[in-house]
Amino acid sequence: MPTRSLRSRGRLARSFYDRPTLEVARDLLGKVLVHGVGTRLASGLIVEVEAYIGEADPACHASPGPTRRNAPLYGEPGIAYVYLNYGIHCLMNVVTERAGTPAAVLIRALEPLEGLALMRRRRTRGVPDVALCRGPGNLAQALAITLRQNHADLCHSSLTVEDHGHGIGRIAWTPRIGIRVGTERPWRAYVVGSKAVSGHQQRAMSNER
DNA sequence: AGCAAGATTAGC
DNA sequence: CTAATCTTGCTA
Repeated sequence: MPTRSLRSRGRLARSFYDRPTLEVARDLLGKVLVHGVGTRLASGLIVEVEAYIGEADPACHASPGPTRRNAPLYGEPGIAYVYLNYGIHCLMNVVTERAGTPAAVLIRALEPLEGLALMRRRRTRGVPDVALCRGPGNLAQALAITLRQNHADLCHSSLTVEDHGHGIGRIAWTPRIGIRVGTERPWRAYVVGSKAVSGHQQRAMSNER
């Protein structure tokens, strides 16, 4: 079968990312994160995200002000911010808001859609399919997202987010997890009921929106 | 130059 | 519950 063009697959435009971060975070749920082309393509439905907003957010990497490391956060909306965590895991963020305003959305979990065989090969042997992209480090490994993808333009590269018209159910908002500061802000959002969501779902603070 | 800390994960 | 593993940013 012929390869569909990137455009026909529903790639999100830059204007999608150039909005308030919490709106982008909410609207990313139900979209599809894609990396690679042809036989190397893997993708999954986004079901869990976290927002990191501005230098005033103590958990945001921009909190110390501009540095070499967090430069992507200050860049154009729609680029990727990928960094190495604990020396082991690559975590992928989508940069939001206008250049100069540091903010991003961390992608935390996907429901695998395409490239299942690739993902199984890249992840630890024996992982159930539903857990292939559960957790930010795991999904990066499944989609082969590494530091090489840092600063990649989601609007013009093989790493991108697409709208495939998937419908989702209720969205729940909770405090972000895995951080030691900024835990009071309810900036984690996930699709209620998705088996691919990481962490504990029962800490929801509100489930409307 | 040296060091502590970190948006995690897999395996005891 | 803890080791693994390494880049960054801060201090000397």
